Amino acid sequence: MKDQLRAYLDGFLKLDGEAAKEIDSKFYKKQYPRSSFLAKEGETTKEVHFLIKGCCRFFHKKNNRAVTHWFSFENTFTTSLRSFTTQTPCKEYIQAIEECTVLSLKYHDLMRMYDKHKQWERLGRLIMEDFSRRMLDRVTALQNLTAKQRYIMLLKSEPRIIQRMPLNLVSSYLGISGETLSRVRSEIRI
Amino acid sequence: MKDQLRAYLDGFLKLDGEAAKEIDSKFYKKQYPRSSFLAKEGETTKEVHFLIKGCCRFFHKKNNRAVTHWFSFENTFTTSLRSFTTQTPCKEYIQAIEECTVLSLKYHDLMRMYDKHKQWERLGRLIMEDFSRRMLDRVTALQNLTAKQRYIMLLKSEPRIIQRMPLNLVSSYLGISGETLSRVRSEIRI
DNA sequence: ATATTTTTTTGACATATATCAAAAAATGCT
DNA sequence: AGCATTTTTTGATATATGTCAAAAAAATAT
Repeated sequence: MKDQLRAYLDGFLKLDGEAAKEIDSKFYKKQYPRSSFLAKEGETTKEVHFLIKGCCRFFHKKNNRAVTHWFSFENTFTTSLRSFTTQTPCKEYIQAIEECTVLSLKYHDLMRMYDKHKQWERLGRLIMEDFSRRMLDRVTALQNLTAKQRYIMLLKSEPRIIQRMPLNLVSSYLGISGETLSRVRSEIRI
Repeated sequence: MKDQLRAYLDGFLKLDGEAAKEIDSKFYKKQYPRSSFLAKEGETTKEVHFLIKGCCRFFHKKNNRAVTHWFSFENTFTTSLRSFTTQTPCKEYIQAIEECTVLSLKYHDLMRMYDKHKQWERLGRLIMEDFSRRMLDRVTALQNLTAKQRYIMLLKSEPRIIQRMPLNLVSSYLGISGETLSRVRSEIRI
């Protein structure tokens, strides 16, 4: 299980020596049942989770409706970025859509790892760079595509979302209504 | 001029010792006339610029039209993030809207600074974290707001954009047509 | 398996926004 | 300052998408 995390991190930077040992000593396994919450509005996020198995949706409340703004799947870090990095109360919810197995790391442990090991500091930077690049793509997609174009783009770039997430969450993520997405989808199937 | 950069970086982390000296030795002043390009599609971005004075628009071509997806102003780093961080050909254009004075830093110098100084590595991480948080906000704004709501939100969060950028660029950035933004604006002024 | 709940689909209609065109205003240039 | 160019505004119309409602299908729990 830790191997899965190691393989992911290796994609950014190969850790060695003491820095590599932190994986064994600081990450610990946790289980979240289906529909349970990894983060809730108002609570300050004290851990970052590496998703070993399962998937999550990120949403916030807007006029009493849930708006889905992100998904996470196996082999990604899952946390409320703002709450975790700034240690302030969370503005969003993270909910397990399938049962989740995660490797968790405490904020203070990560900060200590950043202090102790240059390699972790770099890993943090590289992962944030990667995240930023993907967010840029998402902004571009949301900005100037029609409902159908957004769906097709998502189908290509993130098929897992469409395969494993219910339609109403996908439509919210795309910023379109469930009815419209349903129609788009039937059009495309023909 | 370097003081302006120092003040900005201090907001993230106070550099000292050898790390602080890099500001003097590695950043150099450059001038971009109005309408000139800091980055062009196809070219690999070899520098990151800290904007001392002026402002820029980021855009990409889509069906032969320019779609504006970002703006930068004084006291921000300006570069094509993907091209610079991955050293691959740029997919976008960065254009000076007002004449720009920048402090530039070469990719290879930055990499050497990351290698030599833990402080710079951390600075890089913190700046990327900050960027990521702002991108998350932008995604949320694009996802579920009407034209008028987007404009009002931008007015609050980034008044400089509305004050210093022509309407047609702002509308493109908001993902709405120039005509619609013009109408929204006249509605709000009443 | 059956019942209950949730999600998806379909239809009718309302509305926001895009598009096209032309006039008006603003801006940049020499 | 005055001319040329670009940007913004305004109007008419088309279109995509949202909303509400109800039926159909699928998923979940007992």
